[in-house]
Amino acid sequence: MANKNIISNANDAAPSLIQSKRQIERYNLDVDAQAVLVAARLMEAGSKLGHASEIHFSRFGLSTGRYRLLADLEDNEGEELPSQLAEHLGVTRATVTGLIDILERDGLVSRRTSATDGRQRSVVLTEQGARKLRDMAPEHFARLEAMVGLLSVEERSVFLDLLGRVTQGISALTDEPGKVKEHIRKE
Amino acid sequence: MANKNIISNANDAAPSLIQSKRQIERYNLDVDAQAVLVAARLMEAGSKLGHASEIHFSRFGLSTGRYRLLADLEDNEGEELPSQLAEHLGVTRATVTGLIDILERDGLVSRRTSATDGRQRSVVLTEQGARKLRDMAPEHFARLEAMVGLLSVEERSVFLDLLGRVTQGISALTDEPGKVKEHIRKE
DNA sequence: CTCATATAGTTAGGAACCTAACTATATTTC
DNA sequence: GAAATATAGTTAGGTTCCTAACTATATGAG
Repeated sequence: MANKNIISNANDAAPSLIQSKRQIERYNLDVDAQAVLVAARLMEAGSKLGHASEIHFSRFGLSTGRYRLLADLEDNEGEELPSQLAEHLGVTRATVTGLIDILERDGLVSRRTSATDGRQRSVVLTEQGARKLRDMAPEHFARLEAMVGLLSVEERSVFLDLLGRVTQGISALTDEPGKVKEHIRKE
Repeated sequence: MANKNIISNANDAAPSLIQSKRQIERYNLDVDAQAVLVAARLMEAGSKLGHASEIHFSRFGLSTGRYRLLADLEDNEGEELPSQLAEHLGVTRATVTGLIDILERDGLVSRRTSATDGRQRSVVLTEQGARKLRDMAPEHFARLEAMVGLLSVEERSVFLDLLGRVTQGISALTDEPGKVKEHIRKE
């Protein structure tokens, strides 16, 4: 039954302004539909980017988290404590343990127990780990650059500014109930 | 002491331009550091938003995916096929099966076998499901609006435009090797 | 000095989403 | 009309990251 939707976009069902408007009007709420649309689009972009990122790094036998761990190690003279890594990457220590397990199994990092504090086990970037980063750098950064290639230099600045403010606003989703209004901008 | 992890992630290690620059210079690559920064920040924002979103919806006993499924049902007269839901939500049919399982267990949707096609089992929003959406709407949309409250109306338009183009560019991460350059903007 | 407490890392188990394979039904082809 | 093929939904098992509880070591109070 030739069911081929002409607009059968492979996977993007981007939320539309109409959609947001309908959802709001259904309950007679006093909310700006465009604001809701921004939230919906950003959420969609984030999940899409997260997925694409995993595909990207899997080309090199890594995941997003494991790459970020290696890169952070490289930024810190090749040695860090798991707790430092957790803070830098914005994940829990438990997650870091798992990332290290696999990276160590693959020979990209190694664990070393501290002489001064028996609880600490610092993580060291191996020669093989450094080589992995070196080998993937050209393609990795070229792809990142291509990703924002549709924006001019000035537009990138603007985007960074706006994205930064929206990122601040994310806490409105997690704040305790009374606090939500504080995010509204005085106009 | 007191180990207040609650706000510990507020200790944002947002990627900096300096960091991007160093990473690029380490390998003498001809890449725009600002572009890399945009990519890194967007990735961070996406993951942060995803996490905040789960916290937000868990207040109502839902997950992000289950809410989106209910909302999509509501947008479609309260009845849809799992395969349609999968396409609208941008997830696989397998994921939709899992979402429905829980929503059905909680009485928010029900499954109904099709009379015309024995393979199809359409999903119906129950009265309880509709009530859930109605009850959460005011707080839900207020929080979404607050999230972008630091942007003026004009800024939101600009942000939507720029975000749209970056979102298009995401495919640069997943395209086959030769195709990356196509994303570069003619300047 | 000893005991209570804090900290570093790990383990155990859960949630969300994925891919691949499977079951059941429909459609096409000869 | 029967066999081959396609499609809808489900199941099985994997990945990433989470929270909570646990082990081992360090520190501080009496």
